[in-house]
Amino acid sequence: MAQTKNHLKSIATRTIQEKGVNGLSFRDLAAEANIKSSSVHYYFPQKADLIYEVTKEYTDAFFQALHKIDQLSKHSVERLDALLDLYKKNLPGRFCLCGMLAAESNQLDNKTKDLLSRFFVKTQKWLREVIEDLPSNGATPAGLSSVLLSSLEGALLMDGVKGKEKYLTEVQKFIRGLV
Amino acid sequence: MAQTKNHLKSIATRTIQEKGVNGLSFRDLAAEANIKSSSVHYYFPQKADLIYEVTKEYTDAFFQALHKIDQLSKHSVERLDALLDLYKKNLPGRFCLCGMLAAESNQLDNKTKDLLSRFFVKTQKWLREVIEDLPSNGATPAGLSSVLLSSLEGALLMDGVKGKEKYLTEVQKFIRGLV
DNA sequence: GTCTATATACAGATAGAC
DNA sequence: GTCTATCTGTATATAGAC
Repeated sequence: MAQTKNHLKSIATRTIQEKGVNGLSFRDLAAEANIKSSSVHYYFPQKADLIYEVTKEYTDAFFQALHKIDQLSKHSVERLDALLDLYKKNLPGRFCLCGMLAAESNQLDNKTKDLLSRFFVKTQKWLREVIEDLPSNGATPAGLSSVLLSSLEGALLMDGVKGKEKYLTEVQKFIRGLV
Repeated sequence: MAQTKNHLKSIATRTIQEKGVNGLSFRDLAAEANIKSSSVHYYFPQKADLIYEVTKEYTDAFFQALHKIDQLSKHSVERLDALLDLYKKNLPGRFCLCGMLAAESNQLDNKTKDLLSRFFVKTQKWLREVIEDLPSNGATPAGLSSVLLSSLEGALLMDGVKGKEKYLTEVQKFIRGLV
């Protein structure tokens, strides 16, 4: 049933965000879903298949969320704030799925790495377009959006150690200061 | 001998940077050092001991490098450029050890997590002091240094996927634009 | 210090019954 | 679809000889 498969993807997503790809085992995943690990293989023959599908779903959902922000908020300031909220949803204790996978990208197949690259490229493009609506502040929109995306991923990464929102809050303050 | 122990730490550091804590095994580590895994346990009884010592050495060396920058360069611009070079030394294919450990921090013991926190705090403080020497540019030195540290870690993380210096280069351009 | 040998646990994956 | 049973490989870790 699609229900079981979705449940497995949901658990896997959270586990990877918390413990990484190597921290996710078919056995634990199955136990949490109250089935056996061999049944997990029925839905995802190889672990790489699971990783790919989880990444696909996560990035698709993220892009949809960006689209929804565009519809709900017309002002750049609100849009940036909404993006910050998206990132903050991960805390405490979780990292952006794509950030985690990027850290472990040496162990991913090319298909999944392509999804990762696309995630970063598309998110940066979205940021650039939002920034283009702001009054000019020295840096180019292309450059500033790259820096902001980097700082969002890095802040979430570092905040994970203590479970606080310390760095993410500073990034948010900085973004608000751009206006 | 201290020589063997140092060799093991050196291999372990690079392996963690490339593949993470879970990608490092005593067996592979031993093979690369041409000894047996039981001999690795002679130097590091538990894997957590190895992780801790590797982290201690890495952070100490990093702080020493910052100190050396202070001695060699007196101008903020040069100092920031030298820090960028430190970060770039990791590429291609490697991530900042502390960034990688931060991603996997759920699986670390408290002693090692403390080293991580200290690494980020000290590096941010160094950045803040450098920025305080710059002409004011809107953001506070405390806030801007947090954002810059975040962006450095995030840029290195994302650049690892493709093995390019794309995001790190944008961060560098942004930093140079601060002056 | 380094080895062989081994204990124990867990990983991903498959075969075949129901 | 889900199960039991099992294969094969690898992980951390230890005991004890040399």
